[in-house]
Amino acid sequence: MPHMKDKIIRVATSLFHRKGYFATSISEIAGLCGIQKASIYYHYASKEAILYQIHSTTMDDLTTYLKGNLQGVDGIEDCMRAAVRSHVRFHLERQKETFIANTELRGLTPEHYALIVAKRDTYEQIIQEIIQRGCAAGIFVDEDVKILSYAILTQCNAGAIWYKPGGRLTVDDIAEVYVRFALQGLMVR
Amino acid sequence: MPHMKDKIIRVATSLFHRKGYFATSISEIAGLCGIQKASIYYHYASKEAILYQIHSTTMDDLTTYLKGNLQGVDGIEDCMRAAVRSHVRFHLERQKETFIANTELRGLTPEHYALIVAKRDTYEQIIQEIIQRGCAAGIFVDEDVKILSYAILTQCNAGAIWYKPGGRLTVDDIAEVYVRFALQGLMVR
DNA sequence: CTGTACCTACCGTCCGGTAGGTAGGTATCG
DNA sequence: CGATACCTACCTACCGGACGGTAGGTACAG
Repeated sequence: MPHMKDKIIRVATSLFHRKGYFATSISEIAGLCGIQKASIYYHYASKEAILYQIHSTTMDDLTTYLKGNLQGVDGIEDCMRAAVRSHVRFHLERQKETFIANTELRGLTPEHYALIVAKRDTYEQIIQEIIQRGCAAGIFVDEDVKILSYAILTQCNAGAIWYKPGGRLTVDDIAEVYVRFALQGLMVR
Repeated sequence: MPHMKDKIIRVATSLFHRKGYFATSISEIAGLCGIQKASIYYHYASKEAILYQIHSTTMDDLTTYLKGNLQGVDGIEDCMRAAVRSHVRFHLERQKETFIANTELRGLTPEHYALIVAKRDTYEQIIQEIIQRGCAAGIFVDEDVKILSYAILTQCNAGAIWYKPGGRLTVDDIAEVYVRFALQGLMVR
């Protein structure tokens, strides 16, 4: 809610995305916020606290978004479609945050790292449970569930790397390509 | 060939993989090599030169490996299988280097960056040409070739993140899972 | 008169990189 | 053969600068 606290996150997100966490300095963030370096420490206890905040809210939002998109969806196949669609859309719409969430884990303290990994596990378990049910029901291929889930999630993450807003394809176009490709790979013939 | 020059690369690869390029210091590399910081500069002109060397040889080896694995393979489907298998195996066997190659582009100078991106494009074009031929022949699904290629390559890269040598599955096991999954997603029914 | 949101000025540390030196091996040449 | 020159592979000592972070102060709002 406070204006500057949000602005710091937005600016830091942009810089961490473009240059990386360790290559970004506090004074650089402050400069783009129009304040002095020391003023950052009024809002956040440390540089790592900013990174953790980005990780934490991104993972929470990602999981909330998935749960919302699965609400009221019936059938294993449709659940899987909804899950992939949700995953891709979120990654394209929140490109910078998800990129940071995927690449800047090493900047976290061990305690924060553990918390974020726990959040990620929660998310992955929702996906893996759907795949598991599909495999058990015999409609999905009989492969290692973890490998399948990582393969699907990661291929969608790729979108967040090359996607340029306002390009040739819309978010929905891309999401549907990934939904078709993932489901085609998953369903038994 | 010289002993220490190689050792620096090996140590740097390990550190860049574990901590990231910017979070790794020259003195840390030197310490693990058993020499003084200044001696690093006898072998390499700068920290970035070490990173570039890792990127460069990794990309060259990756492309050479792919070309070797495609040698004498006939048929679009078999080419694609061989390509995916090659890609996965290389990424699992050279886990650290490929991880760096995928995540530490930002540490390169603009000139070196351009050279590495060019190498990567060359590699991707080989894969994309196979997919293109498959699509044209009507045996692969009619989707955007670039998206398909990125999806397949990226999902395989994922292996390099979670794979632990000596674990439950061998490199070949994993490679075959990815080959089946990718081909299943690619082939029309 | 208290809390908020900032400021200036500064701290110690570590960084990438450089200067200059040296031990020991090897090649060149009278 | 010995003397000289040079090269390789390292060393110690240092530099300027940037970093994350802190101390202490201030303008202003309620």
